[in-house]
Amino acid sequence: MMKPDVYAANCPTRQILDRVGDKWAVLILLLLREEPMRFNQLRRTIEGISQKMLSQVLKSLERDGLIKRRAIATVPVTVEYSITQLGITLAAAVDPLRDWAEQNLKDVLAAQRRYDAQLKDEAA
Amino acid sequence: MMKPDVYAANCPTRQILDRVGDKWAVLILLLLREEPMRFNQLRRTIEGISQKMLSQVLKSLERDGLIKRRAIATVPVTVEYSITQLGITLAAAVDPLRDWAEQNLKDVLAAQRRYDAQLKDEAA
DNA sequence: CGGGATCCGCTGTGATACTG
DNA sequence: CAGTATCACAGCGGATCCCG
Repeated sequence: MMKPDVYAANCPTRQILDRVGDKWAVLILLLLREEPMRFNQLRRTIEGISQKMLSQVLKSLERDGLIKRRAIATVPVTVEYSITQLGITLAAAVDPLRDWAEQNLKDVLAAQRRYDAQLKDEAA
Repeated sequence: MMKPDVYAANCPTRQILDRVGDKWAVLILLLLREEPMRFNQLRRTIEGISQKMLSQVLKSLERDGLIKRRAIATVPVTVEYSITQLGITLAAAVDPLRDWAEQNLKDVLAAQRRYDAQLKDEAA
């Protein structure tokens, strides 16, 4: 039932969690699941990401086989990023988390307020 | 079907993803789902975490209402951490991700090797 | 035992400028 | 358009010491 290796240092889960934890990676994955997109298109859609980060994250997602890069020889060059089959399955595994977030954020925020109020009381 | 706010800067999902992405948070959550634990017990089990980080993560997990801290007035003091109901549901949402990791890590690693080999070829 | 406080190095990240 | 290169900086996280 339990999976002990989760608590070791180099378990698969840890590596994937790092990926998912990446501030932008999942965002991009979910975007590309909807439709393929070009570099600046992603940049404009995501809003807040620097072009350095975008380029970096795209590269690492491609390296992991989660997205695919296709350069089209137009002038100027066009590059289209799309999700892979592997990426689609990962995105699917992320969905429960997204649903959880939407359903429970309110409770989390409430807990935070309670905790902070508690601290202020003790300080006084 | 699609949930557009996921791509905005301050969506719930982003906040939860940050939590899940935390290197230690999920690990601790999964541990405490198995059984309540004390501070140094966690420290020894996780191996690699500094006491500063552990204390910090525990505090933020408690603040989010995901775990619960109970101090027992023995000498010396005993403190027991346990998961909350909310924490249990989050852990459940993480399970698909853990399963995905175990099933697909091999593919990811293979993709990385292919990508790296490709780069080396182009360099030559 | 269960932490808090401090110092400090490293790297992740952003801004800017440049290129094919 | 789709990036790369360089620099400069903040903050994360580790190590250490200390306390109730």
